[in-house]
Amino acid sequence: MALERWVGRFGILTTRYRSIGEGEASATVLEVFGRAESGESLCLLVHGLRPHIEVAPIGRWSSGLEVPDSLQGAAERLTTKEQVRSVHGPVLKWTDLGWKPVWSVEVLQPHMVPELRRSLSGAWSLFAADIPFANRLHLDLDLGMHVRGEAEVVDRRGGGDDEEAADRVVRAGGGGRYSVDVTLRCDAEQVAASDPFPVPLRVLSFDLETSIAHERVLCAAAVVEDLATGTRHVHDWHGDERSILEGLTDLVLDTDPDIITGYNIDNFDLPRLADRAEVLGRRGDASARLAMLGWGRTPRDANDLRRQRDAVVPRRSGNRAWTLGGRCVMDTWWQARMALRPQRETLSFVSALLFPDDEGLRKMDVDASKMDEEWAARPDVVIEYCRRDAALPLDILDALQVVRRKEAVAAVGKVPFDVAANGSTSQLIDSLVIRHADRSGVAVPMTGSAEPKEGQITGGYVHDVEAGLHPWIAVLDFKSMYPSIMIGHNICYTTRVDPAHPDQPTDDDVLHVAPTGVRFWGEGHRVGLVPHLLRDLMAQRDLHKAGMRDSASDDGARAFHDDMQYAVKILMNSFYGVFASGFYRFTHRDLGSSITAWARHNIKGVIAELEGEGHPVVYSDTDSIFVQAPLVDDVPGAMPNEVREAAASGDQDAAAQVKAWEAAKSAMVAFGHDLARRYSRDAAVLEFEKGLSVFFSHGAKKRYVGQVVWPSDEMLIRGYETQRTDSFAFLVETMHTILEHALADEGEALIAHALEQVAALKSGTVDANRLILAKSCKGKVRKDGTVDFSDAYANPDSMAQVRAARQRLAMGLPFTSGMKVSFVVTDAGRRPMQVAAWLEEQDNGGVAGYDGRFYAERLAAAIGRITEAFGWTAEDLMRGSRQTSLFSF
DNA sequence: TGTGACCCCTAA
DNA sequence: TGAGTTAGGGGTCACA
Repeated sequence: MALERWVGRFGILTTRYRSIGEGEASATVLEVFGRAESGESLCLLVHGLRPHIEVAPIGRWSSGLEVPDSLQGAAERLTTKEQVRSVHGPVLKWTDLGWKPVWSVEVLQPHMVPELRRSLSGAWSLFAADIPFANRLHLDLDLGMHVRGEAEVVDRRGGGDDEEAADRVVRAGGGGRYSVDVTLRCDAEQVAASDPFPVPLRVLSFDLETSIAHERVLCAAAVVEDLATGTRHVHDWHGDERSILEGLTDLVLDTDPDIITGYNIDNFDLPRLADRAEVLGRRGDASARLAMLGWGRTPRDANDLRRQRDAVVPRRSGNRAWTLGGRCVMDTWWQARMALRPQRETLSFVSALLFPDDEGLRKMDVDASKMDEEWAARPDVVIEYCRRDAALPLDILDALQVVRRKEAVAAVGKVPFDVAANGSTSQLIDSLVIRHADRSGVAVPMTGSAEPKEGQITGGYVHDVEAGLHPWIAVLDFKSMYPSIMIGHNICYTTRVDPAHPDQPTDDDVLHVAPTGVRFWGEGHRVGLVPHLLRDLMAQRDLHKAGMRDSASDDGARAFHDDMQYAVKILMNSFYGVFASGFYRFTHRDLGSSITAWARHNIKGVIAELEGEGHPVVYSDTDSIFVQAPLVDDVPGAMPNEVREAAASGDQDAAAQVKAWEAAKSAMVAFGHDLARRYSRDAAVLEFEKGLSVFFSHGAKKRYVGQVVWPSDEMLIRGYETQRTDSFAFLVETMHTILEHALADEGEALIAHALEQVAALKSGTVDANRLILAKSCKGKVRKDGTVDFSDAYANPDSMAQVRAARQRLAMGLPFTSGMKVSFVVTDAGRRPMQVAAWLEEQDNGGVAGYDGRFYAERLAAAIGRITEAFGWTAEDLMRGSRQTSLFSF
């Protein structure tokens, strides 16, 4: 039979490996799962990569490749170890203790590495010995998510005899037939990186309604969306529980989604399905389990069921993300939380936030806390509600453009989609740094090999802020401050001058000396891995920003470049954090502290110079400086609306005021540009970011508000309660109005509003739904559904959110660790204060009343900090009048 | 009434 | 595959 060839581009979702054969005849095959540009789902069996680790002599080394016979012999004898296939080398690689001879030790199978590591530790320095084998595909072939492949077709969906097809797949190194459109086989050299392209991904979102009394699944619904076309199909199931689960599984296999989502599926729906499948299936009955939960693209057999991750059934170890062979599990709750930081995190709240005009969202009035009664009384309504809740996550992902953004992160970080979606920051950094180290002769240290960081390093500098209103402020920012410092001073694990290293600088060598005294080699000696990568990322970002400008008329292209430049920015800013952490493989405690030391040095230098020139710096935080522009004729920054209106209707006096204001603004903008030009240095570019007509702070760091007048017109608020998700709506709205008055220098209106709002709370005339407080709550959910809060809290019951969470649990409502719990304070006179959990589905949150005095005091305290600048204290606001005393002035 | 421990959340 | 960082404000509780 002539072999059918397959050639095309595809996006990699996830990769795992399988071990085949025994001993010398063994091999490791990568199972790469993805979606082709043409629309087919695929599993590519990649041959030819072999697991290996690297070993080098222990301790300091300075004799290069001159290896004593005893060492060479020891390296050769490694082949006698049962896990080892062969030993190659040595080659010279850079390590923190000198350029060392490094042998590559090929291992029979990846799972043998931990054992080999244990038997070698003490005798050898180990490198690259903790890199998951599946990552090798991306590292060794320099792949990202988007690739091009040329392969041999092994199997097609629906094509031909089952047994013969299965046999072909096994001969190609697979484990059995894969649940994909096409199964392919190739050698590693036949896969290559491709430019990013939009992968036509398919997403399945599902939702369950479950009995509170019996934990049983009452009904389920799922919606499948094709992202390329936007078409959707809705399905639902009810009746026999086993057939509900089997129906869901059949749909997953039929529609073959790349991404599985839902709202809070990580902590609710998936654990529930796993529990029910266990209850319904007899122990050891693999076929029953597969029929109910076999959602993966992998072979459907008992071997696959035993896998701990990327299995044919959804699995998770510990509290980490769920994995599923060949697909990506992505919880919309988590994505919405990260992207939106909503005040409350329920599906209905997030939906209302994103789709305020959609009335249909609010009409459905199923009370989830009484699900059994609802199901008994009107199952059709419950099913409709379930269908809607299965569809909403797709709307949310779409509104937030989550999938396209993750795809951009995967492209920039050169990782599979699932790592971009669910992985950690250090995995993204690893992906770039390790592949560059491999190409630069740098040995890759193991995680945890660095000496632990003792205590915290010193961070950014925050300048004291002077309370009050300040007119005409230019805000200057160091551009990408930490990345610029890392590039400018060649800061890297591989460039730090260490007394223990055989390479020591001479008087002729150019060095970068940090304010702390730590020294880094100049670029002439060696360019660090990190500076090299960051420079490359900066260039990529410039390219995409240019691409955005050039594709102004093409929305799709513009969005692509925007997603890409944003992903680059996020990734660049992640470098500092990872390298300042105590555990990362390429770190040393001097790296992070040198970066921040240079940052403080730079910004304090600029502040001192500015003040020396007579320009007051009213505030500064880490990489920003707020400078007062020279005042022209004392023109106030606040421009009352009525003056602007009067000027527009011909008032001469008002027109003159507006003219003066515009002139002052122009002067401030010119001043900002001038400062940026004069204070920029090679490695520290100062940009004129914003111009403020007024800046106000009550005198606390990280809390301020400003009226931006250049380059746009907007109110800029930082830190204040308006920004906080643990505040209540009435306070947020009140403070916003008060800050507006403050910026307009409208003291009287400001005080009048403050008094009115405090009085409203005292009299209890404010709706309780504007007084909801929400705080996140941690707790370990036990197998039986009860929650242990004592792990997370020193004194759990002293925390209001824990008490509210306990109320929810008592009502049978779900709890997941880290979720925000909403409540209203009913009596703050008692200790601890009494709270009532806010129940979204019930009228008025199921709350009877609230403690008006408590809310009045809390509002007065918050806005009192601001009114104080206008002569009124929090106590005055509570009292409703100003206390005059001998000492008041 | 003041203080410190503990916690949440934000700025950067 | 355990894991980005520090600086800082402010709320609540418990206790002197």
